[in-house]
Order: sequence, then structure tokens, then C-alpha cells
Amino acid sequence: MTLDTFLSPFVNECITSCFQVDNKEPVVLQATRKEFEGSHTLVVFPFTKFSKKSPEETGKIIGEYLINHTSIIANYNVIKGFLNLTLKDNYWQEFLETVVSDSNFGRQPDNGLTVMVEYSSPNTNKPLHLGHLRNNFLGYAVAQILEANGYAVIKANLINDRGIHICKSMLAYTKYGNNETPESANMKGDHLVGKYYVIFDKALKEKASELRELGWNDEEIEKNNPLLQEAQDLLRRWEANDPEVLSLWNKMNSWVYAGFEKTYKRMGVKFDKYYYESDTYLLGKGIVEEGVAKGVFYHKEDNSVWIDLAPEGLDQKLVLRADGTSVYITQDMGTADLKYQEFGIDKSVYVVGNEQDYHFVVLKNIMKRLDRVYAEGIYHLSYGMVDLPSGKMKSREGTVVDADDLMQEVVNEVAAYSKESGKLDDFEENDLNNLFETLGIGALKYYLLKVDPKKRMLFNPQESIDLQGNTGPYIQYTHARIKSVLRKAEQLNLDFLTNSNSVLLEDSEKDVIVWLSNFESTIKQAADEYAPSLVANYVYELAKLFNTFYNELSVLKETDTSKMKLRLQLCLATAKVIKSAMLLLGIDVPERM
RNA sequence: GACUUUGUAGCUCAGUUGGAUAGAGCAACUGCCUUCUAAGCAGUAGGCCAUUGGUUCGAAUCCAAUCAGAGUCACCA
Repeated sequence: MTLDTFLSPFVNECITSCFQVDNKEPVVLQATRKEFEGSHTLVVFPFTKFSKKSPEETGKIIGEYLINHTSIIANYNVIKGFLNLTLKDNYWQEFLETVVSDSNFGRQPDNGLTVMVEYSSPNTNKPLHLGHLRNNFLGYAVAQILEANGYAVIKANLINDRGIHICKSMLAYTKYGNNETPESANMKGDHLVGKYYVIFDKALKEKASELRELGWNDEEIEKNNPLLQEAQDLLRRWEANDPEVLSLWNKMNSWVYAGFEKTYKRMGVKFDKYYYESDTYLLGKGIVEEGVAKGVFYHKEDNSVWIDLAPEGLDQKLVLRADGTSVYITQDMGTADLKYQEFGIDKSVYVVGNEQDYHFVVLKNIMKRLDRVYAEGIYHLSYGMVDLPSGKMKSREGTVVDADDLMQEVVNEVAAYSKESGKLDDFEENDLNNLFETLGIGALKYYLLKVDPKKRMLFNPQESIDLQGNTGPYIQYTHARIKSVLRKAEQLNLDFLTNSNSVLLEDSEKDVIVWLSNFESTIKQAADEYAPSLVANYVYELAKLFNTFYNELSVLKETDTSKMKLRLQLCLATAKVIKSAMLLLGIDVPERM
């Protein structure tokens, strides 16, 4: 239980008995500023309307009441309407022992709800890039955070394995591929297929300039470029189940999947359920019929089907073309139903870039109009694009930061940094490589996750990812450092899990313990707001507070046994919380580094 | 043009259910390794919280307008 929920009823009781007014609002405490005595602060201004007294007097009355009616408050002071509470050291000492003994500290029990988090959702015509890294890390972290808050979570990946873009790669491969394979080219399959996507675009542009010289205007070129028509023809043949086309499609997709699998493995993300658009792209037509029957959708003169979302403040939206074929939203309607039918999900999170904000508002509103029970649980986790200094990344033009390359670069950078410092010389080769991997991928994940997802971010490939300060490795280092102390304590056979004597807490000790007590509410809030960045900021602050303590006070050289025990508990608790917070972000922490 | 979103230190970002003197990291500068791991710690310097107005005991936070960047706007996914 958090301190807010513990103290709320007492504060409200106090208001009832002292001022004869009922306050139903739960009370929110905030952290006390460093320059004042105390750890938690209650802002008393809102209560002055009940007390009809000055803020100072009101604060005193509440402070007095809390001292007399709870057993955990040691002292209080009131400054300018801020009631600062000092809790008894006993309280913190007991709290610390619960953190040490509770293996689920910070997590919530099962809440009986199921949520699906759909993320990654790649196209199979090109390898993953930096933007996908943000998407994957976010999706995975949000899934972990929801799970920690009691949800049953299904991680889903909807693979966009069909469409004109794949046909472009296929066409270029047919024309210029010479039966190249990932083995013969010594390339990951996704990179090989991506190579032909770029080749197609180049050929298309060359063709366009040829045609321009022949006197075609831009519009004609756009419409009638023979290469584009060939690709469209390929798509038609695919839809008609042409065996030759299907076989090439299967072959190239299998290359891509083999490549993706490696990339996902290195990223450390997983999926419980794969959906393939080639299976789902015809879904949703039944829903269109249903919608027409219910009068939610209507036909236009050309027989296309629409919904009018004007009452919701939106526009009219096409849901089925005049020729009866689906559009994007038709498929998404179908897939939404499918997900619900298969898993009975209560919530559905879509991790998709912010250029699709409008699409998801429309989707949610349509499903509401169709009276879907799950409609209210649809949530679009919208995130900003990652830009390069040169502007937007474009796969077609090959101006992307490739995910595989970037991960390798960061790992290399970690290795170089580490060799310079020379302190890992006693590591085995294999362990060393694993460590570099943990640190490098950790640095990258933390870098992308510490920022609010809504914000677009700029990534400069020329400037390497930092390894000091507010970074993954800083937090990982703090963990390794604590583990080192704990290993030494183990060698000395120190038994510190319980401590019978009360200890007077030093400021730097108390700061860490107080911050540990915020872990639970942080994960709760992170789940409510789908915001891994809150967890990242929390764990960074924890590491900082711990490092301050570490530099100020010695653990193993402390001669007072009770104090030493307490500090060892503090170490153990902090290591546990760092590890568990980092795992929520999908980041591993090393035992040594 | 309409709607959505972002704007905080040189750079990257916290802080936004209204609360005390706006916080970190990087970069710069000073110190601290014979002491449990210096990927660390302590410190200096750096701010018209885009602008203007409003709401109130109190505004980076809420409201309105303006400026700047980004995105979307109906048959591409």
C-alpha cells in the first residue's frame, strides 16, 4: 500500500472531526523539497476552505491529528501552507525489510483483465530501421508494464506481408536478381529483399526520366510507368493465386522472416501471436454488411459504402470501395473483431506511429457505433517519428539508419570504451561479448525509452550514444556495483535479512528508502499512461540516490553491526528494484561489469 | 484552410490531475581513485518555461489568441 492511500483516510477523518465537513477526495502527497525537514508534504491550501482558518493553523491541526492518530509520524512542520511530514525511522526500517522479503515488490496481483499489445508490425519488403526500434522497444516495455500491473498480456505482431510494396521487390528481383539468395549474397534475407526494393525505386526513376525525354508529362508518367504497371500486374496475379507468383512470394518472405527473427532476438522482443495480413486482408467485409443492415453505414450512388462520423466531430469515411474491395480501415475492423473473438480481450493497444492518429480515432468510433463491447478499450499508443539531421528516413531511397547496423555500432562502441578502461581484463572472452551486448543494447533501449513517446526525436548517427550520465549503462553499472558489495558480504557470511535493532537513519540512506517506496505508484502510473519513460526516469533517480549514498557511507567497513545490516538491506532492495524496473523496460542488468 | 501534436539551459530531455527558490544528463570548468567497482561522487557556470493576454491565494502546468516545427484531411497501408 502506498503512503497516500494509507494517510488519506486519516486526513479526511481529521477534516470531519475538526471542521465538521466531509471531504471525499483522496489526498495526494508530494515529495518534500530538500531544503525542508520531512519526506512527504501535504499542500493545505485546499483545506482552508473547510477550516476557515489560515493555512498555517490548518496545517498544524492536521499535523497534530496525524501524530496522535497514526503511529508512523515522528514530526511535522508547516511552512507557508505546506505541511511537511517526517516519518519515524522505524517505519522506514520496516518498509525496507518488506522490500527485501517481497519477491513481487511493486507489482499488482492479477486483475482478471486481458490486454493485447500489437507492435512491430513490419512490412516484409525491407529490413527494420531505427523507427522500428522505437516501436518495438516501446511495445515490449508497455506489455511488461501492463503485466506487472496485473493484466494478462498478449503480445501480437501483425505482419504486413502483402501489397504493392512487396511486389516491387519481387519484380526487381525477377528482373535483376540472377537467382541470388541470402547465402550466395552473404546477406541477411531481409536486407537482400530490401536491396531489391531500393533497386526497383531506382529503376522506376530511371524509366521516368526516359519517358520524360520522350515527351511524357509527369501525370502520365505517374500513371502509366510500365514498371509500376508490371508491379500492379504482379499484385493481381498474387490475388488470383498464381502459383508462380505465390512461390516467389513465399520464398522471399521466408528470407525476410529468417532475417527478422535474428533482429528480434537481438532486440530482445517476443510475440505470443502473429497475424499475417495475407490472412486478414479480406476480413471486415462482413462487418460492412452488418453496418449497412444496422443503418450505421450507407451506400453512395456509385455503390461505395461510407460512414458519417459528423456527430463525433469527424468526417465521412469510406469503408468499402465501389468495386467491393476493402480499404485499410475495413481490414482493421475485421482484425479488431478477430482479436476479440480469439482472446476475449478487454483492452487493445496499438503501437503505431503518430501519422496514423486520425485512422485510429476513426476506427475506435466506428467500433463504438457498431456497439462492440471492446471499443472503449481500444488505445492507440502513438509515438513520434525518429528523424535524422538530414530529415525524414526513407527506405525507398536507402536513407535509413538500419536497426541491425545501429545495434552493432552501439555494441562496438561499448567494447571500445571498455577496452580503454581496461578493468574487465579478467573476463572470459565469451562473457565479455555477452556483457558488451547487454550494455550496448541496454544503452540503445534506454536512450529510446527515456523520452516521452509522443515526442518526435532527432537522432544523429555521427554522435554516438552516451554511456555516462542518464543512460542505461549508468544504471547497469550501479546494479553491478551493488552486486559486488553483496558478493563480498556473502563471502563474509553476513546475515542481514532481519535486523532487530532500530537504527538512526542518515539522510542519504533515507533518501534511497523513501524513493524505493515510490516504485509501486510509478509502475501503476506508467501502466495507466502507457508510459515506459516514467519507469526509466524513476530508476535513473534511484540509481543516482544510491550512488550518493554509496559515496558517502561505507557498507562493509561500518563497525556498528545494526547499521551495516541496514545498509546491506538497502543494497539488496535497491538492486532488486533496479533489476525489476529495468526488466520492465526490456533491459537486462549485469552482475559484474 | 481545418484538425491533431510539439515548443523548458548551447545540445538531449524531466517536470504538465495548478503548489515552496523550474530539475537532470551531455558539452565547458574545479576538485575527489593506497579507501566496498571513477561507466562514479561533490561543486562552478548556464533559464523572458515560444509570445501576448486571461482565470486565482498561487500558472512551465488550465483557457484564449498569435508565432514556429511536424503530422493528418476520405478509396496507399
